[in-house]
Amino acid sequence: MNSTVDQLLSNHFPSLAKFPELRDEILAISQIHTFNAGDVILREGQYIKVIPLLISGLLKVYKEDLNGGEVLLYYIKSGESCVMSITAMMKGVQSPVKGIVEENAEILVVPAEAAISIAKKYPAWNTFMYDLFSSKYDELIHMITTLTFENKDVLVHEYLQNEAKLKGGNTLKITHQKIAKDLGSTREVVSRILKKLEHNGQVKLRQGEIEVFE
Amino acid sequence: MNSTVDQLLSNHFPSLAKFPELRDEILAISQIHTFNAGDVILREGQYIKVIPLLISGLLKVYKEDLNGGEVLLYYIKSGESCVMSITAMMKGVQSPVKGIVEENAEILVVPAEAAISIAKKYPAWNTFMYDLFSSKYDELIHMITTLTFENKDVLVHEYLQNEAKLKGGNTLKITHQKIAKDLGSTREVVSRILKKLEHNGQVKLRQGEIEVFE
DNA sequence: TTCAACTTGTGACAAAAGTCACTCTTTTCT
DNA sequence: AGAAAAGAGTGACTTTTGTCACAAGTTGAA
Repeated sequence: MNSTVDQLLSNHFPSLAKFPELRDEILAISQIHTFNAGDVILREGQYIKVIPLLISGLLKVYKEDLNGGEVLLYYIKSGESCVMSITAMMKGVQSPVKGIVEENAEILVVPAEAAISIAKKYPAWNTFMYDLFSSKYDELIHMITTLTFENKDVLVHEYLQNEAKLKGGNTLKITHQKIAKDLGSTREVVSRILKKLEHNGQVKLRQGEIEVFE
Repeated sequence: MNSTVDQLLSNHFPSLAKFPELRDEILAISQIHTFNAGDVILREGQYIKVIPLLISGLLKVYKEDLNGGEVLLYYIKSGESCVMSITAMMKGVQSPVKGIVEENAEILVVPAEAAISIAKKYPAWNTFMYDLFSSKYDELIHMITTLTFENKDVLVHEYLQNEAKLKGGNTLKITHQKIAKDLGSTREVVSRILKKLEHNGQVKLRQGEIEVFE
């Protein structure tokens, strides 16, 4: 059983698993949990008790707005963890974001205190985190430039391309309403943009699904 | 001379300076440099050779757009460092952002290789970085929610409030053009928004300066 | 199969933001 | 002082985005 977890860690977190002591310590204190699509695994305002290492599946991280809206900030995919959980935990503050399971997920769950002591002992853990922080900064900054310099059609197009890449398939089962919610816009606007993208040959629309090209 | 640097480190980076070995190591390998307002201390595409610890002054970090535009991402103030430099350095990639001196600055400059070895040896260094990363994530996420859910007048108002706070004075010497450039907008739009804010009693406009209330 | 719920389309309009053209004011330099 | 440069104001117009209202297509469960 533990050898299975060992396998999973080696396969999905090689940069952590290649250090035997670090690997053993993680294995000793962590557990695999499984979650289903739709599960909210982290709420805004909640204190961080565990650090998730995502083995399989897909998570989405949102920031909520006062007026009931929310924006998709970034995804967490296999081999990643949640940067906002890490930083909120290290500071002992409440989570400023919400985490939702997008595709059924297996998560290696590391208790917060253990993660803190691991961070102090193993440089490889910190290196892993710096890498992760870096890629999420890049994503957030890219989002800011898109919001600042591009029209919504670019935002929608990039969203669809991301979804296609992360879900491993060019045909997305998704509604216009869901896209609008993830982007903090409205259904009508998204519908019209999608029509435009279809006109440009960038997507093909069908009932309840969208095929993304290129 | 070195005792002066010691003082500066203790005063502005207490969380690093309180560990004698770490403090001594930083002092041994770093140097104080001074820069003037307007100096570009980091360009996009440049490799990171040093990590800056800001003693005094103020920096602005921008992301450039293809079409000549740029957006202000965040400030670096006394007691902080540049998160994008850290992460780009750890990964050995080029800087994705530009750093400009906004107010004459004294910077304690730590060579990149030294910073890497320090990160491996001293948990306090990483703790400091995690805290810094956390606050910059918060700022970027706040910017994304503002761009997504608010009109530009909120963006402009928050910009002015930030400037006032960071520059320690409610009267800003700044042109409408400069605000527009920092926000990736245009002069006319900003001028009109400022008029509106003045109408609402949130600012007072004068030639070449803006007084920010509340 | 039939109805209800969900999803999408669309016209008409309003609000927000950007663009263009031009004026006027203030500052700075000689 | 006088001219040039920089900064700011503003009307008119376009594009983009959001809002409202309602029609129509699709799907799934009773």
